[in-house]
Amino acid sequence: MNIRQLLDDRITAALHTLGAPDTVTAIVKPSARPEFGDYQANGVMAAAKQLKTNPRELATRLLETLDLSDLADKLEVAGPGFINIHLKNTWLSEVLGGGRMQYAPTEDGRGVLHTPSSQTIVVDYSGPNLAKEMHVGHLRSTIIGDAVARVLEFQGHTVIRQNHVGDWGTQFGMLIAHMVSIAGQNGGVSSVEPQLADLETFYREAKRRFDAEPAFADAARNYVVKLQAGDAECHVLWQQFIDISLHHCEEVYERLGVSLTRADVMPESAYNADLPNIVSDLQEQGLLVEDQGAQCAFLDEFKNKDGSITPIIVQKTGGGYLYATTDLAALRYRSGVLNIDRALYFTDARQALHFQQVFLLARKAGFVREGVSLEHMPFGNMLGEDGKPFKTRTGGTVKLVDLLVEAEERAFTLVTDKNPELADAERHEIARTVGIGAVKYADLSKNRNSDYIFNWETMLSFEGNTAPYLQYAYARIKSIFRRAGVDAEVISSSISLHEVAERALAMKLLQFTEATDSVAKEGLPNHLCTYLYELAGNFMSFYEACPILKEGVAEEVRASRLHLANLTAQTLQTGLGLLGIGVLERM
RNA sequence: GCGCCCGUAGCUCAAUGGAUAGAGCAACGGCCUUCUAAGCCGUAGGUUGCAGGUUCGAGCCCUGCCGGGCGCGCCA
Repeated sequence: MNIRQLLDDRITAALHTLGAPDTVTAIVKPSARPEFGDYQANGVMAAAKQLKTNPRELATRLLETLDLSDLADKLEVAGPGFINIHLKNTWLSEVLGGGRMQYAPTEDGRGVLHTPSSQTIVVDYSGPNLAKEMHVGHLRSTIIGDAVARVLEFQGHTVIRQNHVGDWGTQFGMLIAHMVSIAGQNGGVSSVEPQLADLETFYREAKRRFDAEPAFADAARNYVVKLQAGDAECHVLWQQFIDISLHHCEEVYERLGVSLTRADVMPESAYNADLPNIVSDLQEQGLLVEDQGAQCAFLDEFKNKDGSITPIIVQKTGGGYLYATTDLAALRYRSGVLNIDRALYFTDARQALHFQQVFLLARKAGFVREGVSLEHMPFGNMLGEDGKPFKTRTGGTVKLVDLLVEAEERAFTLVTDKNPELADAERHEIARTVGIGAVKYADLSKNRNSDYIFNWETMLSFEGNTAPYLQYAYARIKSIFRRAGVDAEVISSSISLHEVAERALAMKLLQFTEATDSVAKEGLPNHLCTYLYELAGNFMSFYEACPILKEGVAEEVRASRLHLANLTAQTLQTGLGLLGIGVLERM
């Protein structure tokens, strides 16, 4: 259940019985201030405008029509025509305590909704270039896309992860040439493998030789041609390189706690065979013209003020294909074969124009069924503390694995400082969960559209809106249950809400699916982060104000508060799980 | 030149066309013989870049400026 949706549906229906047009809705939102109740309906003013009537009068009439007595104990007209809704404590307790929560926690912490939705949705994310090792530039796509994929799955959608890795292109000729050269020197292909352990260095060395040695450059170009012509020997080398590079990626995913597997990999090269068909199909439909030797689509929608049109090039002079061609093939595959309702692309904002072009061209060409929603979910850059792109001190790219190692090391230092009595192994375990969680949460908690400044101190400070704060709230609850000697799984007592802090916590608990709905719709995981931070904050206040195990607490009150605490732990675990972040029994 | 994104407290960031723009950090002041003080409670901090407009109502929508970032025919 989504309370906001429930109220919106019922009040909207009431507005319509009063003659409001179909376009008018109740516009129910959580109240801006406590004195305005739990929720407020803002739609009456707009409805009154349409009906050419007085808003306060319409609001009053609405309250006469509307019966929310099962869940609200007070409805009032306020200001120019707001309706403030005060929900009943008894109803809140009943829904929370009676096992009518909106979702059920699962063992892996991912949870599942009781009333699942059922779209088929492609989530395209991560997509590293396999020629090199993953670097910090891949972090945002990987973790934001993963969080959204998990949320959609939680809602009951069929999610098809697509890791559109870059495994094709001219740079592989260079890499193969370098492999062959090393194998020739040391005897055998197997001798290359150790050097591929550090892909970054391998790539740099190949590039250096490509630029410095004309013979090497010729060999590299020759290998590109052979590879694209389907030469078997060349293909084996390429496959070997790809396997090792993918293995590197999987190590990073594992370390990051990202749900991508080998089965989700749908590389660029998978569309190779279809690329000529894409071009010929576009040609048949008259969508292409040859311009300076290249096959281009000029769509009026991309006409500039000066009358020129930014073209979409689908085939280079000389016959080569580009990423627009591959993306068109991918769109056709996703629509036609995967039969999707929706596709979400998590790539950086610089590709906005590219996706606008490709989406529109795919629709015009009929590559995508009508009704399929294509959504580019852009994100900004990760910046260093100087506000410039995140780099090493010497100006190089930061390997993603190095960043994660540093996060764990920093977290280990903090944990050791705080809890030196814990065993070394447990401190390492905590450091992993806290360190990785901190990095992911720092990113996920920001609105993805803008650039953000990466800062170790802020994300690991354990204060404010950070992963450690949420993990700490969870650990505190687990500590209560250990101390109480109560099995959290068997709690089922009724909930009573007397204290302000109890009620605020209960209300927040009931709003979980409002947050996940928003993430699913907008692809903005920071909405879930904000929710969890507020939930943890409500719990911390409750924890201070409402003793649970202390002397003098009545048995029913204790049971009720334990129940609230347990629901909070479940919600934190599920919510963090949806963000791909773990929880700890102790920290 | 054209196009897209961003300008919110000293700093880092929120805010679905709704009422008095919110957090955290930093600053200042309280709270541990009592369930983990990695916490809680409070004070202070704003002409939402500027100027118009639409609207009953604008940080949000429209127009024009200013500032920053990024794109714009054969990389992805």
